[in-house]
Amino acid sequence: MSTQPIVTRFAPSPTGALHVGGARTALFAWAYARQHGASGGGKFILRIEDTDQKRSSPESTKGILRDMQWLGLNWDEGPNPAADDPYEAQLGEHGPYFQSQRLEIYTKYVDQLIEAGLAYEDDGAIRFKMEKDIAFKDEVFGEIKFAASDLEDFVIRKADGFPTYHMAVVVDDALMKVTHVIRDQEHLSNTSKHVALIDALGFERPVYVHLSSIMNPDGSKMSKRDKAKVARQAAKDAKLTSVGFDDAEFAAFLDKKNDEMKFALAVAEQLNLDLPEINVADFRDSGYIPAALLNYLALLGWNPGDDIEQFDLDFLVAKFSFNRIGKSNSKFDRAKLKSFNADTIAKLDTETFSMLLGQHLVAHHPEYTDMVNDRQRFSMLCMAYQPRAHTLDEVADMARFFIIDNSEVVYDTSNKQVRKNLINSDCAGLRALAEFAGELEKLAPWTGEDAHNLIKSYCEEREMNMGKIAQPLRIAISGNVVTPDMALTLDIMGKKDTLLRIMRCLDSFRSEMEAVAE
RNA sequence: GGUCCCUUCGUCUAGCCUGGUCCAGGACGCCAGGUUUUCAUCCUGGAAACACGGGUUCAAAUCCCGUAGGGAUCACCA
Repeated sequence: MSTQPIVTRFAPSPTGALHVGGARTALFAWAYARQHGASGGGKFILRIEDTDQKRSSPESTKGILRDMQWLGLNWDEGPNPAADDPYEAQLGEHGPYFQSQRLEIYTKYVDQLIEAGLAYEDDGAIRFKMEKDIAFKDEVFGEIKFAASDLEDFVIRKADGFPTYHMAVVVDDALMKVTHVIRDQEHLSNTSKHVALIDALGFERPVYVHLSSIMNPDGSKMSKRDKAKVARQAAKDAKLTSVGFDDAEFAAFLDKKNDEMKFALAVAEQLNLDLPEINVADFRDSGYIPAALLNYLALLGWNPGDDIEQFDLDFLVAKFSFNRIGKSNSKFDRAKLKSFNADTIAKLDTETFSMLLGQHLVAHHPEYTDMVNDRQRFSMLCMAYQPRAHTLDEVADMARFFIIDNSEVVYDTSNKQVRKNLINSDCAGLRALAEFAGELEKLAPWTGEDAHNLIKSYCEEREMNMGKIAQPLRIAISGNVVTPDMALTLDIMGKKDTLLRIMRCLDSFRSEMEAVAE
């Protein structure tokens, strides 16, 4: 048994946003390092693999750092996320942690291979000779073998002087003393190349742990293209031929000639369409809690071996093991994630929920800013929605009737519930509401609890079902039969607006009421 | 197509290594009932799977072989 400290790494390429598949890989690598904690020398490295000069961007790098931090997957070595320029400020003694800053290092090893006769020039690029059978062990997939006859020489340095992924990953993992390579299974076949390079360079082979892929419900690989796909279909269904700019390019988009995100977003905006969440940032914007996302992600391909499904990171760190990682691909089930998120939200302490919801609303639904700043009302709003929200964002929709102007409440007579509770049976609901409004008006001081009790006693006295008052009242206030708990609803609404909305509701059905009176 | 890998309820999975305790357990979703003045929550119950075909064995979800289906890779992308 080797006593060297456990070192894992997550090595994204900054060619786009961090997506959930990457997040899961990072989570497992992080968890394994943390399991071997500081006392055991466990370390988690974040390395940026920006050897693709064309597609890498600083924006992507920053996005990845931000998303990793949001998830709470902190790293011991890598770009310093607190610094203004993470390319300059880096943590750890094996840096730099951007491959684009390590060019001389790779050159040295490439030269070493050339001198040893193991690599050769080919049109300006350098290729490594694959001559031997390769066998290696993977902690998930077991013993993997490749015959030399099936292997081809491959490029280790591009004509532009940059190393290829294969060269850079091998050199960096060795120099950064990475002991466990945890990555997506798309690299399982590539590992033959890496093992050959490692042996040729005289490095020590790390432990390999390949993770199966995360797929869409239809079995296709989950990717950012899915957004374009959904937007394109919606645009076709709606016969949308322009989004107001770059018409020719948009036509190409519709024709599947490109997957430009700007068009996907524009279509979503115009058609009021929800694009599928793919990236970590998408889930954050949709109001998911990191703990819930991580918990769900951990369960995609790993499980603790008993029937426990909902757990926190401490539990994951304590229980995580490679031999409980599954081999088959798994489909991403948003319904289950949503359920986990709802449970996570419900279990948050009220201050945390209030803070998270407030931040989310202000950031994504600024029309809620006044509400959020009204501490008393907002704390009641939180009480009302914490037990019923599946996501933070959902609250913005459900609670909208609280913040709109009284004149904006719509009484839609085509809605069956509205007719049933207000108009049917000779406007029974409206008449009850009109009568009850007089009682409500007398209530002072106004509290939701008292107003609620008033409904109760009023109905009891008349031996009527509470719904006879409560439902028309809900509609008068919100335009809909669905609201949170009546007492809280009335508290948040306040006496003045409650009464104004009742009057407005009665007014808007005046002709119907008069028809009955005659 | 070559190579490598995978295959249990609709989905995520437990069980498989160390065959019998599995007419296959849990979770999400779904259906039904209950609680709730509404919706959501919550509670109770239900339908729902060992890809297929051969072996081995007294006995196979579990071991072996084949077939089918799926994924990855075969880039001077990672």
